[in-house]
Order: sequence, then C-alpha cells, then structure tokens
Amino acid sequence: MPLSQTRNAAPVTCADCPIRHRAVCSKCESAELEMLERMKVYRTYQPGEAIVWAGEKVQMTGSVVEGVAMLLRTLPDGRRQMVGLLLPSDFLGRPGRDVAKFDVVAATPVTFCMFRKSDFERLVANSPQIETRLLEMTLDELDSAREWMLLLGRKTAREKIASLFVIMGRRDAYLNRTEPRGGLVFPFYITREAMADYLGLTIETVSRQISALRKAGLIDLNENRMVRVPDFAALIEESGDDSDGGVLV
Amino acid sequence: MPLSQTRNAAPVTCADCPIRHRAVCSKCESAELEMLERMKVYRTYQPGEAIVWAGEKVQMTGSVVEGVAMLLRTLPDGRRQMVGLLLPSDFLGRPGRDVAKFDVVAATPVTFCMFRKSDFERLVANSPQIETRLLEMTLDELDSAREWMLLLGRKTAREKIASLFVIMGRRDAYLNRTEPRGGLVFPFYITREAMADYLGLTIETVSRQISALRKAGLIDLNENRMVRVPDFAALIEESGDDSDGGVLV
DNA sequence: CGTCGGCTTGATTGTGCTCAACCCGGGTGG
DNA sequence: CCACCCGGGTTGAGCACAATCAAGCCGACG
Repeated sequence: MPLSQTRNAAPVTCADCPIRHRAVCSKCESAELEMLERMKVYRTYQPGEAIVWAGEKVQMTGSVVEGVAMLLRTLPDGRRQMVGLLLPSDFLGRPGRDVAKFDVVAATPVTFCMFRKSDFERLVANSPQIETRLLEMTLDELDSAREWMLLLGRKTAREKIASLFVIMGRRDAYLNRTEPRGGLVFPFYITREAMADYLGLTIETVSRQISALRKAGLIDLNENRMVRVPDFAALIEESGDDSDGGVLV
Repeated sequence: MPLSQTRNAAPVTCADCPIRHRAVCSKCESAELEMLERMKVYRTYQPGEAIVWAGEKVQMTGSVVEGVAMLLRTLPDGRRQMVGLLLPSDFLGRPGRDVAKFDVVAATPVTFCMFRKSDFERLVANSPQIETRLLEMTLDELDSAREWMLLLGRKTAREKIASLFVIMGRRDAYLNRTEPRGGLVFPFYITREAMADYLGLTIETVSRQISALRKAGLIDLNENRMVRVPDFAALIEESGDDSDGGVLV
C-alpha cells in the first residue's frame, strides 16, 4: 500500500471541470465559482490508500473528480461492509460533523477537488444554491442506500451478483448515452474483495457466483477487465428486481 | 386491516406541538409558522394501513406527530425489507419526486401533520430555514441507513436482535433523558414480523434469537410489551458493535 | 365455544461460510 | 535468464447458521 498521498495544485479551472454540471457546485454562479476556484486543492490517492479514518477529525471536504472511493464500516473483529461508493461528482464530507464515522478508501486511483472544511461550511451558510444541490445529492444517496438495504437484507448471492452487474451496466450506459437493452459491454475495475464488501458476501462466494453466471451465459468476462452482457433483460430477471425498473443510475 | 383512514382537522397549534423543536419546521419563525398552520392537515392511520403505495403519485408530505410508520421495499416474489422507520418528528416525502419509490405503512397508530406537496415545495423554495433543517435530517437518515447496512450485510442473527434492542433502548433513554447504563426498562410495541423485516430475518429466527437472549439473561420480556435490560453494556457487547459507541439515537 | 393472528418450538434442508489447495501473471532478485 | 514470491482469483470439501416446513400454544374477539 502506498504510504503517501499525492498533492497537486489545481490543474483545471472550474469552467473546464468534467464534473462541473453534476457536482455540489453545479448551481453556482460566477462569483461563487471564483471563490471556489481560490479555495480548491486537488489531491490524488492510490488504490487502497486511506482518505479518511473513522474516528479522526475531518479537515477537508470535497468532490470526486475522477476515480472511485469507498465508504467502509468495520466491526471490532474485522468484518467489513461497504456503506457508500463515491463516483465522479459525488461529495465527501458531512457539513456539521467534525469526526468521521466511516473509513474512506480509494478503490481506484482517485482525484478529489477539496476545500478546507471550515471554508466550505462558511460558503454553504451564505449560498442557498450549494445547499439546495447538497440536499438533492443527499436525497439521491439516501435512495440508493435504501435500494442497497433491500439487496443486503433479502437477496440471494446469485441475485446480489446479478444486481451488481445491472447497476454497473446501467451506470455505464447512462454515462455513455448508450442503450442498455440488448448486448452491452463495459469495463469493470473493481476487485473481488470490493465486490464482497459491497454485497455482504465472501470473496469465495463472489467468485463462485460469477462463474455460475458465466456458465449460464448471462455474462462474459473473457477479455481483460471487460464484461459483456448479451441479454440485459435476462440479467435483470436474474437480479430478482422488477424488470420495469427503467430508471437509470 | 382497516379500510379507511381517519382525517381530522388539526387539533393542535404549532406552538403546542410535541415535535415543534425537532421536526422540519423547528427553525421556522412566526410568519412561516402561521403559513404552515393554515396549510396543515392531521391524518391518522391504523396499524397495517397503507399511507403511500410505491409507484403511485404522491400528493401529500408531512411529519410524524405520534406513532411509527415503516418504509418498505418489496421484491416481485414477495420478499420484503424495511428500509426506513419514521418516528415522531421524522419527515415523509421527498421534495422533487412525485412518484413514491417505497410503500409506507403504519406500524402503530400513527398521526401525521401533512401538507399538500405543491404547497410545501413552494414554501421550501422560499424558506432557507426549512431547507437547512431538511438537509440536516436527511444527513442523519443517511447515517443511520449506513449503520443499518452494516447490520444487514455482516451481522449474525443474534447480533441483529441484540442491536435492535440496543437501538430501541438508546432511543428511549434519549427521549426520556435517562441513563442507558445499568438497568433499563422500555416499551416495545413492534411485532415479530416488523422486526424480521427490519433485520432481514424470518419471524422464526427472530423468535428463536429472542428466546436465546432471554435464556442468557440479557433481556427480560415478562411483563406485557415491556423489555428490561439488566446490563446494557453486556447487550452492546452481544450486538457486535464497538462498545464505545456512546452516541445516542 | 370456535376462530384467527401473533408467537414459539421442533425437525430438516440448503445456502453461503470456512478452511484449504491450487492457478496465474507480474514483479523482483540472484 | 530463470527462480521465487506475492496478490488476486478459482475451485473443492465440509460445516454451520438461518430458512423452510410443520405443529401447537395462547389471548383476543366474535
């Protein structure tokens, strides 16, 4: 595991930022953007590197610009559950809390656009746009957490794995504006361990169920780190969910 | 199951409202309170009665004044998972969404202070206090959803049951300002079915594990619908969590 | 008195966990 | 260059925990 985090000065202006239209700052006007521009710092973390430790004081908040980070909760005996996934444009840090409740760890190389917590909170207090956007984003996260609870509490191992591929496929289709019906190919960088932590399974069970779905012809992992789903509707069927869940993301 | 919901005119003024200091309106000033006073309608539902059906259009939003309601998500084959619990002062309804994603069902007799969705959204748009409070409450819900995910994904049946009693005990201690350490007695109205839906278990497993905790002397259910916990620290130990989780609620 | 719903307990089954061996590819050092 | 190791992944055998199927209890209510 790498020992040090990389710190860069901000290489991108907000106007050119890839997450400009979806992040917490998406409703900001030019005056606010200028303030953010002055406050922001970019930081990059390597896979496995800790971004925040549970129980420690939080100094920084910010948005994921690129890559994926995981929120993890660990029991005293080491059992571990992922409780959140931060993708580009997602926000890290809870206004009003100064001690972290969860570990945050990079899943892939991940770049954050960060602010000092105190600076950001001052800005939020004076900027209804940011607060409104933060509320929208928090409500979305709560929705997906609830969907996730259904998966954790009631789905079988096979359904969990199928659901995960459905989620990843929908996400990719949404980002690339492709149609998820019919054949679908998307990349797949996550490790078996991360999948197991996400789904509340062991890595052995994850591996076995992936093999089973492959044998059933529902997914195809031949190339390196790419998945092909020949029949997306069939995979949805296997995930246990209503097939009419046409909402993306 | 009762077939009709009871509707009452609002019997309480906001100034006398039991949830005045904790609900979504807690930061409102007198002008806003007067508007709310004119908008609000009280509704009461009986146990098992549906308040909202998933997939239907949402007309009303509001706060729980008294009683408990459950958010439920159901798979096509009938498996059911509770994904939220609405207690007094909790808010029902997501600004910006007009179609419900979850069923909402009364767990006990429950009274809501409700507003027409459109009226409420207009008010929120012009009232930063309400929006700020809504953000705080949503962030709290997200935190507890994440704690819940750890329980669903990684805890054993016995730990789940112990955790549930710990949560209920803490909540009661918080509301009644008593000290949860040492002997603790609190009421316990929820059915086995609701416990099973909450914990991702079957009612038989719930029943067996409660019996086991009783035999182990960790809880005592002799009186009608009251629990006695002689040693709260021991119950926390059994729940698998860190014993230092001193945060209430 | 009979029924019904909520709950408990027993017997059995089965899914997913545990423990263990092994494969494969990439990096490192002799 | 090959040997070795190491981390991530796969597969197998056996087991344990919770689900399932089933019977019966108890209190409320008609």
